[in-house]
Amino acid sequence: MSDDIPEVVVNRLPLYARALTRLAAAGERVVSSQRLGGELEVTPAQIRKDLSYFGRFGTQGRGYDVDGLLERLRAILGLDRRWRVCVVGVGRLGQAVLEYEGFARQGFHMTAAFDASAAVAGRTIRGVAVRAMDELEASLAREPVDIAVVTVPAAAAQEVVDRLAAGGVRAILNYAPISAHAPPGVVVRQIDPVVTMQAMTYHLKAPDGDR
Amino acid sequence: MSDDIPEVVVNRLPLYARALTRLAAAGERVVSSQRLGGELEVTPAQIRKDLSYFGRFGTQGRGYDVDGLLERLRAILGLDRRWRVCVVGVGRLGQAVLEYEGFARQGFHMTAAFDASAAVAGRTIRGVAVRAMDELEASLAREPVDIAVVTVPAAAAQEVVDRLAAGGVRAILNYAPISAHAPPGVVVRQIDPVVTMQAMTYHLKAPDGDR
DNA sequence: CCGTGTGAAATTCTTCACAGCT
DNA sequence: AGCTGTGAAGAATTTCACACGG
Repeated sequence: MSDDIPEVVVNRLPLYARALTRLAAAGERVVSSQRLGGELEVTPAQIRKDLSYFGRFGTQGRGYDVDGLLERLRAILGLDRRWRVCVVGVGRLGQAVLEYEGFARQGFHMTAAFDASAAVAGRTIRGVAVRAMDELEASLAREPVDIAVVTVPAAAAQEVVDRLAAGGVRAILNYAPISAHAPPGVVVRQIDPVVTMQAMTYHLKAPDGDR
Repeated sequence: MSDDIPEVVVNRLPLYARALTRLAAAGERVVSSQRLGGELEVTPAQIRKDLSYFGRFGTQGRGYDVDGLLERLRAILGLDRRWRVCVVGVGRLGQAVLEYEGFARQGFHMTAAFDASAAVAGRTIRGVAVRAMDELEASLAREPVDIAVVTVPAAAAQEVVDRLAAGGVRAILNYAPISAHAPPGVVVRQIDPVVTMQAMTYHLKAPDGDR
């Protein structure tokens, strides 16, 4: 229902949703921006402003209905759907991704997997058949996926991203340590623990309590 | 050697370093901000501005010496040192972290690992002995680490972060799906593929090429 | 001429502060 | 009395544009 929502805002919404899920599980019915912000180390004003991009979900004087806001956020983010996910590259990391229950629990269902190695292709992991890389396009045409997780070596990653984008995949979560390029309309996000650590060490150089 | 460098800037430096590493390996001697920006989808002005926080590394009319700039960035980020890393939580993900060569290749050496399960504690993975959780404090006192990777279940994560911080660990890379709190002076970064995916689905709701 | 380094302008994002509803 | 929703102020970040050096 709208657009030019800042990307930073969209990126915070899943955190709000997760905190609300926890509050709901703890039996909380109502939460203020103050309280929610405390959990997440985000200012109350930030939360209210973020939510205001999408509508008015709170009750003045009371706060937000936990279940109600959670449901709204899930709808906004598209978490009330089932998403089909494929994994490309079934090495150690790819296997861990395939076997991680946290994705399915949030509606991300692994429906296909691909690997270049003959040793791996043909196996079945958590009920997902691992196919050879050259079956990628045919498989995507037959059974489309919404999101691809790329866990191939760096040298192969850009080509995989190109093939996935050409095959109609609209979101790619890339674990390979490259800055992947993708055509417009394809959302790419990077997961890169080494780069994240490298930014942390900048702060460790300082003798002690930096800041 | 200075301060209040914006965090966004620090977070981009490892990407510059990585691109330079690749260029150096490809035999490139000199690179312009234009070219480097092309690789990374960052504007040339952004790169020049970022670097200008730390000094003047380029040559007008030519660009940057690839090796020279890389060395400077590595020094700025502290990548010219060896960092001691421990892993807390040796489940599937923790094992993958212990066994991933990408960390050691960048100077992040796994020197200790901890797990609450008796089935895992006592084993040795890639030369790293897995200790019981209650040995954490004693181990850190005996052999300090600079950085901890937290790969325990969500319910245990905050307590682990507290104990690590109390034990003198100054940087924590948290894979558990919680917003971890840490005392000032302790740098915490989050790796959360589910949250990342959840932000991507926001863009997938739109019928097609959404921007 | 080409490309850096950088003030200044433009833009984006966050915080303030308060009117208004409950 | 408490807390949302939101314009407006303020801060942070990015981009512009150009003087200057190679």
